Amino acid sequence: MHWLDAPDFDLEATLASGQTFCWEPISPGRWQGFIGSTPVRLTPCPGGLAVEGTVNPQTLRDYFHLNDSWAAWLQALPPDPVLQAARAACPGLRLIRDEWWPCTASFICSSLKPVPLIRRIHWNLRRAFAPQGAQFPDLPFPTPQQIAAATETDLRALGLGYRARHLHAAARLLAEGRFDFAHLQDIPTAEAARRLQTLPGVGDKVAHCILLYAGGRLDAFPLDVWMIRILSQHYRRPGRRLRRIADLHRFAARQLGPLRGIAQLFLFHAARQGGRPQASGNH
DNA sequence: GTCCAGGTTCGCA
DNA sequence: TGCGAACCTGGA
Repeated sequence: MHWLDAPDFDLEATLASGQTFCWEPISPGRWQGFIGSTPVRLTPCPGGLAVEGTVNPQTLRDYFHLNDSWAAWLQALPPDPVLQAARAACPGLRLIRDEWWPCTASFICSSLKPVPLIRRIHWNLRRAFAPQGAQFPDLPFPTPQQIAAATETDLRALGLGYRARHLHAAARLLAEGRFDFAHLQDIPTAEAARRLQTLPGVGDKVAHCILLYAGGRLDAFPLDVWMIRILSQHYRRPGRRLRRIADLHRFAARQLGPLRGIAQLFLFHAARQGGRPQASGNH
Protein backbone atom coordinates (compact mmCIF):
# COMPACT_ATOMS: atom_id res chain seq x y z
CA MET A 1 0.00 0.00 0.00
CA HIS A 2 1.30 3.44 -0.83
CA TRP A 3 0.00 6.96 -0.93
CA LEU A 4 -0.59 9.21 -3.92
CA ASP A 5 -0.89 12.92 -3.41
CA ALA A 6 -3.94 14.06 -5.38
CA PRO A 7 -5.69 17.14 -4.00
CA ASP A 8 -8.83 18.27 -5.83
CA PHE A 9 -9.39 14.83 -7.31
CA ASP A 10 -12.78 13.13 -7.15
CA LEU A 11 -12.16 9.40 -7.62
CA GLU A 12 -15.82 8.43 -7.33
CA ALA A 13 -17.05 10.93 -9.91
CA THR A 14 -14.23 10.06 -12.27
CA LEU A 15 -14.66 6.29 -12.16
CA ALA A 16 -18.46 6.31 -12.09
CA SER A 17 -18.87 8.87 -14.87
CA GLY A 18 -19.14 6.36 -17.69
CA GLN A 19 -15.74 7.04 -19.25
CA THR A 20 -14.33 3.71 -18.17
CA PHE A 21 -15.78 0.36 -17.20
CA CYS A 22 -12.47 -1.16 -16.11
CA TRP A 23 -13.25 -0.36 -12.45
CA GLU A 24 -15.78 -1.81 -10.05
CA PRO A 25 -16.75 -0.58 -6.59
CA ILE A 26 -15.87 -3.06 -3.83
CA SER A 27 -17.11 -1.04 -0.86
CA PRO A 28 -18.37 2.52 -0.48
CA GLY A 29 -15.78 4.77 -2.11
CA ARG A 30 -13.30 1.99 -2.73
CA TRP A 31 -12.61 0.70 -6.25
CA GLN A 32 -10.66 -2.08 -7.88
CA GLY A 33 -9.72 -2.15 -11.51
CA PHE A 34 -7.07 -2.13 -14.15
CA ILE A 35 -4.76 0.47 -15.61
CA GLY A 36 -3.92 -1.29 -18.82
CA SER A 37 -3.16 -4.78 -17.56
CA THR A 38 -2.03 -3.66 -14.11
CA PRO A 39 -4.48 -4.42 -11.29
CA VAL A 40 -4.98 -1.67 -8.70
CA ARG A 41 -7.17 -0.98 -5.67
CA LEU A 42 -7.82 2.65 -4.77
CA THR A 43 -9.28 4.20 -1.64
CA PRO A 44 -9.81 7.95 -1.43
CA CYS A 45 -8.24 9.67 1.58
CA PRO A 46 -8.10 13.38 2.40
CA GLY A 47 -5.82 14.97 -0.18
CA GLY A 48 -5.06 11.84 -2.12
CA LEU A 49 -5.41 8.13 -2.65
CA ALA A 50 -4.34 4.98 -0.86
CA VAL A 51 -2.99 2.70 -3.57
CA GLU A 52 -2.80 -1.10 -3.36
CA GLY A 53 -0.83 -2.77 -6.12
CA THR A 54 2.44 -2.55 -7.91
CA VAL A 55 1.42 0.25 -10.23
CA ASN A 56 4.02 2.90 -10.92
CA PRO A 57 2.91 6.24 -9.36
CA GLN A 58 3.67 8.07 -12.60
CA THR A 59 1.49 5.62 -14.52
CA LEU A 60 -1.32 6.35 -12.09
CA ARG A 61 -0.83 10.10 -12.51
CA ASP A 62 -0.86 9.81 -16.29
CA TYR A 63 -3.97 7.61 -16.23
CA PHE A 64 -5.96 10.17 -14.24
CA HIS A 65 -4.22 13.22 -15.75
CA LEU A 66 -3.01 14.18 -12.26
CA ASN A 67 -0.32 16.32 -13.81
CA ASP A 68 0.43 19.85 -14.86
CA SER A 69 -1.13 19.61 -18.28
CA TRP A 70 -4.60 19.19 -16.77
CA ALA A 71 -4.52 22.64 -15.16
CA ALA A 72 -3.28 24.11 -18.42
CA TRP A 73 -6.10 22.47 -20.36
CA LEU A 74 -8.70 23.78 -17.90
CA GLN A 75 -7.22 27.24 -18.32
CA ALA A 76 -7.58 26.93 -22.07
CA LEU A 77 -11.28 26.04 -22.01
CA PRO A 78 -13.55 28.81 -23.29
CA PRO A 79 -15.15 31.16 -20.69
CA ASP A 80 -18.55 29.74 -21.45
CA PRO A 81 -21.10 30.22 -18.63
CA VAL A 82 -22.79 26.84 -19.05
CA LEU A 83 -19.42 25.09 -19.07
CA GLN A 84 -18.19 27.06 -16.07
CA ALA A 85 -21.26 26.05 -14.09
CA ALA A 86 -20.70 22.42 -15.04
CA ARG A 87 -17.05 22.62 -13.97
CA ALA A 88 -17.99 24.19 -10.66
CA ALA A 89 -20.45 21.35 -10.01
CA CYS A 90 -17.65 18.79 -10.04
CA PRO A 91 -14.16 20.32 -9.94
CA GLY A 92 -12.48 17.01 -9.10
CA LEU A 93 -13.57 15.20 -12.24
CA ARG A 94 -10.74 14.00 -14.50
CA LEU A 95 -10.36 12.45 -17.91
CA ILE A 96 -8.98 8.91 -17.81
CA ARG A 97 -6.91 7.09 -20.42
CA ASP A 98 -7.87 3.46 -21.00
CA GLU A 99 -6.47 1.00 -23.52
CA TRP A 100 -7.98 0.76 -27.01
CA TRP A 101 -9.51 -2.69 -26.96
CA PRO A 102 -11.21 -2.84 -23.53
CA CYS A 103 -12.55 0.65 -24.19
CA THR A 104 -13.80 -0.22 -27.67
CA ALA A 105 -15.39 -3.50 -26.58
CA SER A 106 -17.13 -1.83 -23.63
CA PHE A 107 -18.57 0.97 -25.73
CA ILE A 108 -19.79 -1.47 -28.39
CA CYS A 109 -21.76 -3.02 -25.51
CA SER A 110 -22.99 0.36 -24.28
CA SER A 111 -25.83 1.16 -26.64
CA LEU A 112 -29.11 1.70 -24.76
CA LYS A 113 -27.56 0.53 -21.50
CA PRO A 114 -27.14 2.54 -18.30
CA VAL A 115 -23.60 2.79 -16.91
CA PRO A 116 -23.98 0.15 -14.15
CA LEU A 117 -25.16 -2.45 -16.67
CA ILE A 118 -22.32 -1.67 -19.09
CA ARG A 119 -19.92 -2.14 -16.20
CA ARG A 120 -21.56 -5.46 -15.34
CA ILE A 121 -21.14 -6.67 -18.93
CA HIS A 122 -17.50 -5.56 -18.92
CA TRP A 123 -16.77 -7.58 -15.77
CA ASN A 124 -18.86 -10.50 -17.02
CA LEU A 125 -16.51 -10.61 -20.00
CA ARG A 126 -13.44 -10.56 -17.73
CA ARG A 127 -14.81 -13.37 -15.55
CA ALA A 128 -16.17 -15.48 -18.41
CA PHE A 129 -12.81 -15.67 -20.17
CA ALA A 130 -10.72 -16.18 -17.01
CA PRO A 131 -10.06 -19.64 -15.57
CA GLN A 132 -13.00 -21.03 -13.58
CA GLY A 133 -13.29 -19.32 -10.22
CA ALA A 134 -10.60 -16.73 -10.93
CA GLN A 135 -10.91 -13.53 -8.93
CA PHE A 136 -9.40 -10.08 -9.02
CA PRO A 137 -6.55 -9.45 -9.80
CA ASP A 138 -6.49 -12.44 -12.17
CA LEU A 139 -9.10 -11.05 -14.54
CA PRO A 140 -7.42 -9.67 -17.67
CA PHE A 141 -9.79 -8.32 -20.30
CA PRO A 142 -10.31 -10.97 -23.00
CA THR A 143 -8.34 -10.40 -26.20
CA PRO A 144 -10.03 -9.97 -29.59
CA GLN A 145 -8.82 -13.50 -30.40
CA GLN A 146 -10.56 -14.91 -27.33
CA ILE A 147 -13.83 -13.13 -28.07
CA ALA A 148 -13.65 -14.05 -31.76
CA ALA A 149 -13.20 -17.69 -30.77
CA ALA A 150 -16.35 -17.59 -28.64
CA THR A 151 -19.83 -17.89 -30.12
CA GLU A 152 -22.42 -15.17 -30.29
CA THR A 153 -24.58 -17.31 -27.98
CA ASP A 154 -21.76 -17.38 -25.41
CA LEU A 155 -21.63 -13.60 -25.51
CA ARG A 156 -25.40 -13.21 -25.28
CA ALA A 157 -25.32 -15.24 -22.08
CA LEU A 158 -23.20 -12.46 -20.57
CA GLY A 159 -26.01 -9.94 -20.98
CA LEU A 160 -24.95 -8.39 -24.29
CA GLY A 161 -28.24 -8.90 -26.13
CA TYR A 162 -28.11 -7.80 -29.78
CA ARG A 163 -24.69 -6.22 -29.10
CA ALA A 164 -23.17 -9.72 -29.04
CA ARG A 165 -23.24 -9.87 -32.85
CA HIS A 166 -21.41 -6.54 -33.11
CA LEU A 167 -18.77 -7.35 -30.50
CA HIS A 168 -18.10 -10.74 -32.05
CA ALA A 169 -17.73 -9.26 -35.54
CA ALA A 170 -15.49 -6.42 -34.33
CA ALA A 171 -13.30 -8.87 -32.41
CA ARG A 172 -12.93 -10.95 -35.58
CA LEU A 173 -11.77 -7.96 -37.62
CA LEU A 174 -9.09 -7.22 -35.00
CA ALA A 175 -8.11 -10.85 -34.51
CA GLU A 176 -7.66 -11.29 -38.26
CA GLY A 177 -5.52 -8.16 -38.49
CA ARG A 178 -8.08 -6.36 -40.66
CA PHE A 179 -8.30 -3.47 -38.21
CA ASP A 180 -5.40 -1.95 -36.27
CA PHE A 181 -5.72 0.81 -33.66
CA ALA A 182 -2.13 1.84 -34.47
CA HIS A 183 -3.39 3.19 -37.79
CA LEU A 184 -5.42 5.81 -35.94
CA GLN A 185 -2.38 7.52 -34.46
CA ASP A 186 -1.35 10.06 -37.06
CA ILE A 187 -4.63 11.03 -38.70
CA PRO A 188 -7.10 13.79 -37.80
CA THR A 189 -9.78 12.96 -35.25
CA ALA A 190 -12.64 13.12 -37.76
CA GLU A 191 -10.86 10.67 -40.05
CA ALA A 192 -10.00 8.40 -37.11
CA ALA A 193 -13.69 8.41 -36.15
CA ARG A 194 -14.65 7.39 -39.69
CA ARG A 195 -12.17 4.50 -39.60
CA LEU A 196 -13.44 3.34 -36.21
CA GLN A 197 -16.94 3.26 -37.65
CA THR A 198 -15.86 0.47 -39.97
CA LEU A 199 -16.02 -1.71 -36.84
CA PRO A 200 -19.47 -3.29 -36.41
CA GLY A 201 -21.41 -1.68 -33.57
CA VAL A 202 -19.32 1.48 -33.69
CA GLY A 203 -21.25 4.54 -34.83
CA ASP A 204 -20.42 8.22 -34.44
CA LYS A 205 -21.03 8.40 -30.69
CA VAL A 206 -19.05 5.30 -29.78
CA ALA A 207 -16.19 6.24 -32.12
CA HIS A 208 -15.81 9.58 -30.36
CA CYS A 209 -15.93 7.89 -26.93
CA ILE A 210 -13.11 5.58 -27.98
CA LEU A 211 -11.02 8.46 -29.34
CA LEU A 212 -11.51 10.52 -26.18
CA TYR A 213 -11.19 7.84 -23.50
CA ALA A 214 -8.58 5.61 -25.14
CA GLY A 215 -7.01 7.76 -27.83
CA GLY A 216 -6.61 10.85 -25.66
CA ARG A 217 -8.07 12.98 -28.48
CA LEU A 218 -9.24 16.08 -26.65
CA ASP A 219 -11.19 17.26 -29.69
CA ALA A 220 -13.28 14.09 -29.78
CA PHE A 221 -16.86 14.90 -28.79
CA PRO A 222 -19.26 12.05 -28.03
CA LEU A 223 -22.75 13.16 -29.05
CA ASP A 224 -25.19 11.16 -26.96
CA VAL A 225 -28.75 12.06 -25.96
CA TRP A 226 -27.43 14.13 -23.05
CA MET A 227 -25.05 16.23 -25.13
CA ILE A 228 -27.59 16.73 -27.89
CA ARG A 229 -30.06 17.96 -25.31
CA ILE A 230 -27.47 20.28 -23.76
CA LEU A 231 -26.49 21.71 -27.13
CA SER A 232 -30.08 22.27 -28.16
CA GLN A 233 -31.13 23.70 -24.77
CA HIS A 234 -28.25 25.99 -23.96
CA TYR A 235 -26.64 26.85 -27.24
CA ARG A 236 -29.38 26.82 -29.80
CA ARG A 237 -29.62 30.02 -31.74
CA PRO A 238 -33.13 31.25 -32.46
CA GLY A 239 -34.55 29.96 -35.67
CA ARG A 240 -31.79 27.45 -36.23
CA ARG A 241 -32.27 23.77 -35.56
CA LEU A 242 -29.26 21.53 -35.38
CA ARG A 243 -30.22 18.05 -36.36
CA ARG A 244 -27.47 16.47 -38.39
CA ILE A 245 -24.59 14.97 -36.47
CA ALA A 246 -22.05 16.78 -38.66
CA ASP A 247 -23.73 20.11 -37.87
CA LEU A 248 -23.66 19.34 -34.16
CA HIS A 249 -19.94 18.52 -34.31
CA ARG A 250 -19.18 21.74 -36.16
CA PHE A 251 -21.27 23.71 -33.69
CA ALA A 252 -19.53 22.08 -30.69
CA ALA A 253 -16.13 22.87 -32.21
CA ARG A 254 -17.05 26.53 -32.59
CA GLN A 255 -18.68 26.86 -29.19
CA LEU A 256 -16.34 24.78 -27.04
CA GLY A 257 -13.04 24.84 -28.91
CA PRO A 258 -10.26 22.31 -29.52
CA LEU A 259 -10.52 20.85 -25.99
CA ARG A 260 -14.23 20.15 -26.33
CA GLY A 261 -13.72 16.56 -25.20
CA ILE A 262 -12.84 17.85 -21.73
CA ALA A 263 -15.77 20.25 -21.89
CA GLN A 264 -18.03 17.32 -22.76
CA LEU A 265 -16.85 15.46 -19.67
CA PHE A 266 -18.03 18.25 -17.35
CA LEU A 267 -21.22 19.05 -19.27
CA PHE A 268 -22.22 15.40 -19.38
CA HIS A 269 -21.50 14.83 -15.70
CA ALA A 270 -23.39 17.96 -14.64
CA ALA A 271 -26.37 17.05 -16.81
CA ARG A 272 -26.54 13.53 -15.39
CA GLN A 273 -26.58 14.92 -11.86
CA GLY A 274 -29.61 16.94 -12.88
CA GLY A 275 -31.83 14.05 -13.94
CA ARG A 276 -32.89 12.01 -16.92
CA PRO A 277 -32.94 13.52 -20.38
CA GLN A 278 -36.27 14.00 -22.11
CA ALA A 279 -37.30 11.17 -24.35
CA SER A 280 -36.18 12.39 -27.74
CA GLY A 281 -36.46 9.37 -29.97
CA ASN A 282 -33.58 7.78 -31.79
CA HIS A 283 -30.53 9.64 -32.96
C1' DG B 1 -47.20 -5.36 -17.28
C1' DT B 2 -44.86 -0.99 -19.08
C1' DC B 3 -41.28 2.02 -19.96
C1' DC B 4 -36.70 3.34 -20.74
C1' DA B 5 -31.61 3.30 -21.01
C1' DG B 6 -24.88 7.63 -22.86
C1' DG B 7 -26.84 3.75 -30.09
C1' DT B 8 -26.28 1.29 -34.43
C1' DT B 9 -28.04 -0.78 -38.37
C1' DC B 10 -31.10 -1.57 -42.01
C1' DG B 11 -34.75 -0.66 -45.24
C1' DC B 12 -37.27 2.53 -47.68
C1' DA B 13 -38.73 7.11 -49.44
C1' DT C 1 -29.51 12.07 -47.55
C1' DG C 2 -32.92 11.44 -44.01
C1' DC C 3 -36.28 9.15 -41.32
C1' DG C 4 -38.34 5.34 -38.62
C1' DA C 5 -38.33 0.81 -36.85
C1' DA C 6 -36.02 -3.03 -34.83
C1' DC C 7 -32.93 -4.76 -31.66
C1' DC C 8 -31.76 -7.61 -26.07
C1' DT C 9 -32.13 -6.98 -21.31
C1' DG C 10 -32.48 -5.45 -16.51
C1' DG C 11 -34.31 -2.33 -13.34
C1' DA C 12 -37.65 1.10 -11.69
